[in-house]
Amino acid sequence: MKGFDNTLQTVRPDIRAVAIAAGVSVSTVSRALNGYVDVNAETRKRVERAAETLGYKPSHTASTLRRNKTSTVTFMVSKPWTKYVDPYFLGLLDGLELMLTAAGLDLQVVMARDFDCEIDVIRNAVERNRCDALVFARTRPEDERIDWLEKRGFPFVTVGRNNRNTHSFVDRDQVKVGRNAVRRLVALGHQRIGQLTTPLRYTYTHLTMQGVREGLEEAGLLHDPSLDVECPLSQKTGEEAVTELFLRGARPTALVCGNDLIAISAMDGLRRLGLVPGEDVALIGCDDIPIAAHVRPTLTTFTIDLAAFGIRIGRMVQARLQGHTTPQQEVVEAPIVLRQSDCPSGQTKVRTP
Amino acid sequence: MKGFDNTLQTVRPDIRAVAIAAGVSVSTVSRALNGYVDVNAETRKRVERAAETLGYKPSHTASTLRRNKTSTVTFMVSKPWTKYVDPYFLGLLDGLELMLTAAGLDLQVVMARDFDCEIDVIRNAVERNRCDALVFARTRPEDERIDWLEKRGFPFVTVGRNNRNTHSFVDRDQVKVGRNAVRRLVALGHQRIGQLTTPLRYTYTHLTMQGVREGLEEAGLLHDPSLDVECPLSQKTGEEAVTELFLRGARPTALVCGNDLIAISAMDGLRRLGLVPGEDVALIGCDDIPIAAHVRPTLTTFTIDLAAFGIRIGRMVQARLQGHTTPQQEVVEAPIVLRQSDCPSGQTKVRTP
DNA sequence: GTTTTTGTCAAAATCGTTTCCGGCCACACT
DNA sequence: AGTGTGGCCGGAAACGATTTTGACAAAAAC
Repeated sequence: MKGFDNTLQTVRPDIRAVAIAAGVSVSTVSRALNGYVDVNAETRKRVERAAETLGYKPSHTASTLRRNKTSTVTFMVSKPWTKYVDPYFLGLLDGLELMLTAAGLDLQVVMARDFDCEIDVIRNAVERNRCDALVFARTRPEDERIDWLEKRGFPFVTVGRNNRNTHSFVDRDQVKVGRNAVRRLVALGHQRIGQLTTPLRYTYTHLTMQGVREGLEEAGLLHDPSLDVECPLSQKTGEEAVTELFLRGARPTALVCGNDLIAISAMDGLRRLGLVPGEDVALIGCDDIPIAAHVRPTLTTFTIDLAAFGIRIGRMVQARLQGHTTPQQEVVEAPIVLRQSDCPSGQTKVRTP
Repeated sequence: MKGFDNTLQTVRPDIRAVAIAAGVSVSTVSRALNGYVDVNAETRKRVERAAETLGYKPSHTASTLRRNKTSTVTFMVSKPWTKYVDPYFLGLLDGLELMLTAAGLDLQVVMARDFDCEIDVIRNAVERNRCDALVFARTRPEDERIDWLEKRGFPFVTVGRNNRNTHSFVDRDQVKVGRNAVRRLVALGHQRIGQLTTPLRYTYTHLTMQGVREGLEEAGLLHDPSLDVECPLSQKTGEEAVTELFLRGARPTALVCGNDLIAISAMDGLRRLGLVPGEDVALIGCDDIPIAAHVRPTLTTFTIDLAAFGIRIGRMVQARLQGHTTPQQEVVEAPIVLRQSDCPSGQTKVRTP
């Protein structure tokens, strides 16, 4: 009874098994199945039938080893942030996956536990040959991930820029987001416009702030830095920021928020201070996450077609993998979606908190 | 000039390179680095130093091929849904990743574009040897994924049950969720309690409904199916459901919602009908997504420690990979979080919509 | 002094593909 | 008849690791 195999697990058929079944050599099977030309149409059909009936699927591992190509693209998400801003990533992955699978590439998502291990995750993926290209977001002005990958000549595409921009990226026009937010608020009569910004380590934060400054300048207003607060990417982020802002005496009538969650939690903060968001203080968010239309007041924000965004990324990745070395760069505009949270100025009834 | 390599790409060091640098054979390097005992302490140190200075990382592909173990666990998410219910998945992945990396396993996430390709994604992962174990959620009473994997004897863990439950799974106690929701509402004086359920194809939907029925029975109330509506997993889901419900004349004073997004969008629907959510109609959600505390009225819902959930899954996966074949099954309780959206009955001022 | 054991390592086989190289055959062209 | 020329296919060498086998000393046992 020894050696008796009681598992139901059937052995995965070899390329050798196919070769025997089709009565040809292993190399012919490989050529036939991979669409090479120098194989007789008749033979190819025989091989295909044999592979079909045996249920043969080539071992991805073996072919990766031999070809030195994994046919997979890795998307790195940075976990602690995604919990709150995830719809952004997921919409993007939607488009990216569509594009890549159409091109015969696998999309694989890996997570970086925290800030410091981002580079480790990337190094691991590259050095251990786990993918042919990388995609990641949340870029910083000085981004060691970009530096490292550029130095190694490894294909990658980012969502967002750094301060050099010698690589392929897709990004929103954050400057315009900032400028248009201010324009809208100025048109509504606001003069004291503050910012609840995303973390300053990210490039897009700076671009948005630059846009805000430009908008203010354009309107002949002075940028008052005491109206700005940097918000971490946590859940109570806007609430705490707005509390700090008002308790220290700064009294903006409008707030440009770095993302929707900041804006939404800022609403809570305002209410705690006895102010009515969307009446006493105008708010504009950014990203148009699904929930933005469902909070009260509904959130005025900047939207973007994330799936299309993902598809752009996919195209860039493909270009990279096909050997195109000149970096492609696209900056797409994010239109504003007007809802309730922005409101005319002048209604502000300042009460003591 | 031909053959000149102008890339900066440095060649990845071989195990052979390490062997030469350390002055030993390839096999010794392998044994030394993999912690085998029959290698001299002195030699091992020399090998480790050589590997270190060369920056040697064993090729994951090659070792996978030889060992026939990938050391990766695949989590399959079903994309069209995740866009709206994603915080649930991401919290879970957080814990799972923590567990697996601690055990030296890679976590990889793949997406299924739609319903039909879920099984294909799984077959692909398994048949092409891309992972050692699978994890997925959104199980159904008759789940062909589970059937297929069980038949093949491939290790997997699910989030949620099917109708057989002969495999390893982790799940919330959905029956208790339903029952406790009703208990709470009954305690608040409600008699006409309706349900906005998640799609009926999922097991957890049925379990929740069973709990609701049990709760009603317990309170001596009759279950009125005309107060129930099945909601798809889209963004306007609850809004449409509640509109349908009230327009066809059903007038529940309280709604048990299958998830938070259903509840939140149902609030919009109620408002459109001239009703005040949390005053005219009580609402209870499920999942406690981050935004639940930020909508108005804040949402009473059932919470769960997703990271802990993920860790449980990780442990089960590990057990599976270590050859334990008896299925492990855990059902964890989800405590209710009381906020504003549930309210006493009897305030209902029915207006014509 | 011979045999056995033990510790340490090298050689070679192996995993499942792909791809290079060369061979065979049929056919056409001198 | 001899020489190319394609078309088609098989053999064998990779790819980079792991694991088995066995060799060779030194130490221990008889």
